[in-house]
Amino acid sequence: MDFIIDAAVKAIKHLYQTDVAPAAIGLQETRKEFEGQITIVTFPFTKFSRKGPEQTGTEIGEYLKAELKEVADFNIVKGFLNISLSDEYWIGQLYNEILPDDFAVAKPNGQKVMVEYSSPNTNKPLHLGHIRNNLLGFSVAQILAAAGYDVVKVNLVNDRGIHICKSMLAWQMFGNGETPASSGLKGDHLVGKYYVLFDKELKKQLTPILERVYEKNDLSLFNDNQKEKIHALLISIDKLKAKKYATPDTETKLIGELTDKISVEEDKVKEIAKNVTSLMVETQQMLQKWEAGDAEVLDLWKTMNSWVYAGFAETYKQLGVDFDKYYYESNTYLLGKDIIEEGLQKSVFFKKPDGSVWIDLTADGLDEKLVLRSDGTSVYITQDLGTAQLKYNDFHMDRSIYVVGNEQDYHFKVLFLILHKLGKAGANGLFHLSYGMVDLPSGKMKSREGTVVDADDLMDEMETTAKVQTEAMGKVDAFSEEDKLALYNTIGMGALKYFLLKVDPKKRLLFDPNESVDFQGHTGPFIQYTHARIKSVLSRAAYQPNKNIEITELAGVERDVIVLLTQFPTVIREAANGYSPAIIANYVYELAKSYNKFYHEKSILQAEDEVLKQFRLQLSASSAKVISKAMGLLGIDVPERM
RNA sequence: GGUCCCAUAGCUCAGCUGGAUAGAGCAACAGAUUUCUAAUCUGUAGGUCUUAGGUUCGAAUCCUAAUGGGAUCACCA
Repeated sequence: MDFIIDAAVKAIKHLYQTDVAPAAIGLQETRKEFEGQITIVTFPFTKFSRKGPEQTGTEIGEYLKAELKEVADFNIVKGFLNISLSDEYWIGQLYNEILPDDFAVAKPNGQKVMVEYSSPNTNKPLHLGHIRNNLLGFSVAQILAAAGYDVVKVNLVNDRGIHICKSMLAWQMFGNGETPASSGLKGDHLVGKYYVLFDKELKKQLTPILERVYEKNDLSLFNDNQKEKIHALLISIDKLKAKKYATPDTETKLIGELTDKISVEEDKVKEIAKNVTSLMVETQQMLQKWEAGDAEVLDLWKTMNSWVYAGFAETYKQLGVDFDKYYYESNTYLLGKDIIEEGLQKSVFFKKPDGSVWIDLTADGLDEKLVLRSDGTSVYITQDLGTAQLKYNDFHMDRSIYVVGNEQDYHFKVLFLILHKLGKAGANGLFHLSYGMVDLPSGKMKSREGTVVDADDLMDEMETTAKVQTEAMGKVDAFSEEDKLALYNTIGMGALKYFLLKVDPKKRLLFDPNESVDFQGHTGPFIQYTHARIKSVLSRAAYQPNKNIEITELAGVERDVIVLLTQFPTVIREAANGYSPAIIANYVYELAKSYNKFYHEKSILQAEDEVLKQFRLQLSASSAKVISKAMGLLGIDVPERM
């Protein structure tokens, strides 16, 4: 549409002797209720035309109509200049732009971008939240590739730490040598089972300790530091409770707030008390052994991790996501200390008397942040500084996207700020693709309370639902068993993926497991169905792509589809710039809807003549191609039949 | 308490860098198939765009504040 903008700039120069920047010409799609396809808002130009918006619009419109052969007509409604481009123009777009194989294939832009996503812990299976992460990451990578970037997909696996030791210890204590083979459980689920078991046992041990604290005021199990903290917490709790009981019942809001505060303080007591359970003490010892390279512990760790990886591989395959490179925290957790040294020399960091290293970010509106413990060991951000450097050294990417949930917004703000202050290469290309949590009707998912929606279970359920729905329609009776299974998978996953990706990433998402994801309306299967429908017509007509057809006039519904098709490259660019699969999802829905309307109003196989029939077949084939491509950017397959 | 994010139809969501009478889907109701796949299409009904100010010719959109919801503020990751 640049040619219209250029012409409009010329028009204003010619008519009003004023230079305006091309960006000042606000082109927008004409609303459905008006005639035309492109609209220019004329209000901004009345300043130098010194005429009313209607007259200004008329003058510009007349200029454009005279100068551009593509402009067939125009009309003015208030300050809006609605331009109708000629059918010849739109038909030309279909033949010259959309139909060729390189439509919407961006030229490589020479930029390399890394997308890091998934980043699982190896102590439990993936859940619904991970699904959102994986689908987002994969889709964003596809979109960036389609926009011309050289994309590297990376998975940073959190394969070490206290949480893995919990699973390991529980397995040692209660596992009796159980393996995925002996139990028939998927590896990640087996390890997750022991993680849950650990927590259960921990709770058992915790109860008597807490009783001693609260009922007998006995703090003898704790060291001095812990005693001090607990003591302070107990006082705080007592105060809050006194305040709560003194509050009249009518003040429900205040009582609620106090109750929340009390439970926060009680949780802190719990956290401290956990550390003196024999279970936690043993877990800590195990972690120390792991870090010291104890052969037996390392062996167990390797074995259990291998179970988990086998399980993850299956889940990833079912999700349809993949990675170009894996990083493991067991290899990277010691990194970053040289960066701390560098930062100290550059005076970006400072050392406290106890030896701990900090950065003061108060001038940037943040807090002081610890970057290295007083005992010289790494914290989370130390590692992340190190891995950021490692990844950059490996790939020298221009941009780096971290797909991580919004609970880590603060962490990434700090991380990026530090890398900036250190003047690190690539620091300007860092971006945290922060997405909202997936909530259940009951609230937040909590693995400890068993309210997580397991990824594997959910995908199976989706497939089953797809099966039930499809069979009820009786359309697949002629399918082979194999084709049926493939179709159920395509539809079930399509419904799930579309459901999760059509929403703006930063918004939190409500997922109701009881109300299975819809298959009608604004859904993946709706779009898949449109594709299958087109393919069916094409195969009936034995359609072959062929040369230009002599056609001069378009029906409204045909033009609408072409207009949408021409927007695809722009939509890809927008989605890439905003890192938003939702933009693609909403676009392809509009396209499918527009096609279905055309399909209903115009017969293809029974078209008035052969030329028109061929034209409509070409329009249909183009629509199918774009639908398939757009869905591919979301990681969703489209079936040939359904 | 500080900081960040979110708030649009009963429900789930669109609404791009300010522009026309705020749009879809689901749910409800009424229709369309002797014709290419009815997982479709057409129509009816449903709104104080959380509230109050401000900027502007013009605000769902930008600014400020309030309210509600969420996240975060560990020598955890």
